[in-house]
Amino acid sequence: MARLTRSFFARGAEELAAHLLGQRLVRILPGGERLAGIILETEAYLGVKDRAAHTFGGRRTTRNEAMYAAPGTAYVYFTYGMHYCMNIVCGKLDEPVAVLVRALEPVEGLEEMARLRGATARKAELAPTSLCSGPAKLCQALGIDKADNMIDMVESDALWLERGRRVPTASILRGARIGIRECGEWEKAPLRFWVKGNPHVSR
DNA sequence: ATGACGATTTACT
DNA sequence: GTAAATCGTCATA
Repeated sequence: MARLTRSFFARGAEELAAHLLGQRLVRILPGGERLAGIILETEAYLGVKDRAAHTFGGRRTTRNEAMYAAPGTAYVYFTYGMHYCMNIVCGKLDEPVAVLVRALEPVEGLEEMARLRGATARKAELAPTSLCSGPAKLCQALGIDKADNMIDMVESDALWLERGRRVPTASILRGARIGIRECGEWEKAPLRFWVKGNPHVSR
């Protein structure tokens, strides 16, 4: 394994969002089982200036505190009363920028992922392409919740990244972020990145 | 103390 | 396509 170190995360959100594609997200469950998926879709959140970001205007609250932590920190938040989403903090310490992980191609522990997904989404189709094709889906499939907020993915033995496949620049597409509303120009900014033609991408 | 709402997912018309 | 599910967080009072 070639685990990604602090320096990998210490850069701007747009750049990290692109470079995260193809990397392997590894999760060790409390019981010890190893799950993993290849990152295929991300979104960059540009912090203070980005109207769509939780830290727009320098907002700093209990919820978004992780975004001010060291690059490589996990920012996991709860939304819609039932879902968790995971971000990887980047930039510099105290610079509240991060990248939302939106989709994975599951590659290790698929059965366990299906079990974790099925626990609440009983009727959902649990085909591989439905396991991690969305920010809340992948958190559920990997058993990620508020207990994982603020984890340092550079040092943690429960959640980290390993160097994965190389994704050719020509296979990376970008477009407007999903689920952003009433954010003016930021609504259209092409800050969503995904691997062209991959069936595991959301929507 | 209260109310509005969300970086979503799923089911249903 | 539209709507429901469901509750912690945040802004306002």
